[in-house]
Amino acid sequence: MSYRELLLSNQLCFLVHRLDLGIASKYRPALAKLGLTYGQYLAMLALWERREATVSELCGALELDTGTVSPLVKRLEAAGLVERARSLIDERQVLVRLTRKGAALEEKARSVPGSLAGCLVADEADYARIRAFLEELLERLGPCGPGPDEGTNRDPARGKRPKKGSRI
Amino acid sequence: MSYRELLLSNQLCFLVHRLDLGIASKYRPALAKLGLTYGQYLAMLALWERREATVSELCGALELDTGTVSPLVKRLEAAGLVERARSLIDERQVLVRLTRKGAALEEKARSVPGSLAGCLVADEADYARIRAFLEELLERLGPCGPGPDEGTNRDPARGKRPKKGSRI
DNA sequence: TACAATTTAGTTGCACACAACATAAATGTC
DNA sequence: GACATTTATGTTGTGTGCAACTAAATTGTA
Repeated sequence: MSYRELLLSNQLCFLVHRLDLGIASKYRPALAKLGLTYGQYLAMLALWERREATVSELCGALELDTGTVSPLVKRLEAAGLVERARSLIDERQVLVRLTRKGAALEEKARSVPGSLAGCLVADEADYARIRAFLEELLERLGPCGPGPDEGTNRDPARGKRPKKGSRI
Repeated sequence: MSYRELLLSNQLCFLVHRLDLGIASKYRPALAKLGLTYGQYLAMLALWERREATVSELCGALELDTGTVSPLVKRLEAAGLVERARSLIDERQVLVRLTRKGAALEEKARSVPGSLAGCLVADEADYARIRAFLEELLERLGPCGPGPDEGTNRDPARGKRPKKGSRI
């Protein structure tokens, strides 16, 4: 039963964790040239596919919660890569749109995946094999998004949001 | 060349990232009962194998840098799970030792890996297959620890450490 | 023995990630 | 229409992780 023993090196979770951090670390130099962090890069990937998305669509695409995505989008906005604007249809929604600069960044980012693929993936068949493997593991893990958010509301005076019509 | 396209869902890095976060999220409820976070759990795994380690040994085992491990160990100390003491041989080193409470926690933690293995791993052969696969990916990625730390020293008055002989 | 270089550990600043909370807008129900 | 409920987004607090820096102790070297 080696896989139930408490040895760090036996833990698949630790291998995955190292892999995640290792990949991020490999990407970092290339992304730094684009002025992006790893998380911002993933968000931009989602946006380059869409040109526009609500915050919750981004949360869904990235499998992250609003507590992560909200400030992330704000930083992308501060970097001039996206604009935020309240939907006219539904004032609760905030539409995140690529700016010209954000859209233009896609071209410069095209070389990024290749740099990692070069050391991690031998060829297209190898890529397919690895991808299928990782997707199988994710499938087995099942739905595991951020926990529920019951919201009992106790401390009045937090999480304020501008009123209807006000600037974001 | 699908693996060089900029589609989020095509990125192996994103699959690994989701897997890492997903696993951490699966572990969280079980670890919360032990009063541990995911990172603290990994550190405790390393310590249960050793009973004692220097901070840099922990950094090596966890493949993290001192900026992560130092505060992590401090929180373990605050939780009463470890003690820190400067080595008498080499006063630069800080020895991290399990307290009785920290050592005792190992028993309660034995059921933790199984809870995840239950959904992720079918049997011992399956575990071996997944482990070999992940280790191959890590091998391909190559050494990728935290970047270098040249240390040019510009802003005097930071990162202070107690003098020789003083309490930690 | 002086003193430069290295090693060990720590801090600060920033970004990510989640739990737990908040408001505002939209929707459902009577 | 008044009301509770739900949905969408946001903030705060805490922990993780790295880059860049720091002090103190040790080691290397002239």
